[in-house]
Amino acid sequence: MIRTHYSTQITPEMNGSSVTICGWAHEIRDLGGITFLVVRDREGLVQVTLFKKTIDKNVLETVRNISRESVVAVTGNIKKEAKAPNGYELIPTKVEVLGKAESPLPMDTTGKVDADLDTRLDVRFMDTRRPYTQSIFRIRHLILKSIREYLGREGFIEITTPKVVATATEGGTALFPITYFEREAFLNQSPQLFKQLMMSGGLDRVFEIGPIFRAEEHDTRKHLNEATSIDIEASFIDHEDVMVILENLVKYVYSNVAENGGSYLKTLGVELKIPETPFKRITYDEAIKIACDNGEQIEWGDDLTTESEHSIGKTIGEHYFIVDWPSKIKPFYAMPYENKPELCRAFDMMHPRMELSSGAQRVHSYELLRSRITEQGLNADGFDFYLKAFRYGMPPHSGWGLGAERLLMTMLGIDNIREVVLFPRDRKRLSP
RNA sequence: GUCCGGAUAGUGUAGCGGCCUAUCAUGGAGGCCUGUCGAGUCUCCGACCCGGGUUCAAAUCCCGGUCCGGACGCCA
Repeated sequence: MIRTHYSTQITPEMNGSSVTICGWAHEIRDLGGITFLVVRDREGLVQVTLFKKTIDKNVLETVRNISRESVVAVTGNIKKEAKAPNGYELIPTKVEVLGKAESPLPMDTTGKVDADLDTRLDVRFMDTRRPYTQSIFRIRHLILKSIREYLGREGFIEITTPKVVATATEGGTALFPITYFEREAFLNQSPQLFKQLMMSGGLDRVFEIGPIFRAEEHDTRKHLNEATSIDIEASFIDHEDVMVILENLVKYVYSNVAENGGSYLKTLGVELKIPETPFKRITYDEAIKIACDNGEQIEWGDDLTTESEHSIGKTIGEHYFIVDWPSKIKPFYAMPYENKPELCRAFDMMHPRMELSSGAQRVHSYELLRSRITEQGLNADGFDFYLKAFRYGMPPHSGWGLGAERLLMTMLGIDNIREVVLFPRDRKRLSP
């Protein structure tokens, strides 16, 4: 290993000891008699100081020829120095250029000149060198890590389901067709059917964090053609129970980020407000009424328009659930109420800005499921692999899917979903 | 897909018929400078998206294309 210390592992008290730091040449400031090389690694910055009078000529020459953003390894001695940032500087004995950077750079990494998101996405490898961008992905990591912790503690087993599937079964959203040897196949739009199979499969509580693909030609700041879905499915519990799991999960994730991501939040200028549980529940009827009262053009039976979603969100002002949806605008596997089958045991979990999650208690009766599929205009034959599991002992079960990118962007107050994906896939962007 | 706005050095911008040999910042090259920390300072370098049109004259106006941003639509 070349590195002995990250920048943040060095303290002024280490005065006199020798270390090797590795990173990118953030800036070189040559003042004539004294030259400063600022090296940036994942954690922070280190000032390397060269005095013309005492430094080895070759070392000075090397440093003066380093281009910005080149990768360097610097070995030297820590010197406690009040005039230096962080109270210390590194007096080099050896400076190596491990990866030279060409010039000019495709974007500024120092924060002096902002680049457009489009420019940044074209050179994401350089954009992620910036503390701002890196903080987003460090928080994304914290979120996913805390979700695994939380669900693990709640008895959920992490599973992985196929992303290449045989048929465009669920209807609705468009799928990406692909070639699978001599057959046509599709990229999976959701792990829905597979996680349900595992309820019949006896795993009782499962979750998956994985990619989903949707071939919709949407062009908005909250849609992606490849997104990350956080999905759970659990047996012997109803939609109310999984709503409690969901709101507690969101609260846990926020608390966890607040606790462990303070420096990243600060870099992003975010003051995190931890949502209070339980989240407010409003029925679909109430949601429509709020939208209408706010002057929106929407009728009972419609899915929420973008404007209604914003309008209701503004009225509520915090995370909330919309429950008791019309059965006909929810998928076939949502369980209708026994005494009022036009409504179903489905819910959406909303942030004031957008929908974050939707879920339901599922239909677990084979006959009902089959007729629901047909009612929604789908061909039940394509669902054989799925329906079969309902014929040999399927427990009652419920679950939800939560959009990871939406959770992250609403948490951080980021406007464009592309900002929170390393390499976003949208209508126009397929590379990098 | 519809509507609106936009595209100027590597990056981010000003200019919106002649004053453009195109502004400013950042950057790059080369000087000066022993405490910089968005260093300072001097000199130089580097751009009007593509195609067509209008005009004596186009970065600027018009048409088409491509791409970008926003709103909406689409989105089990």
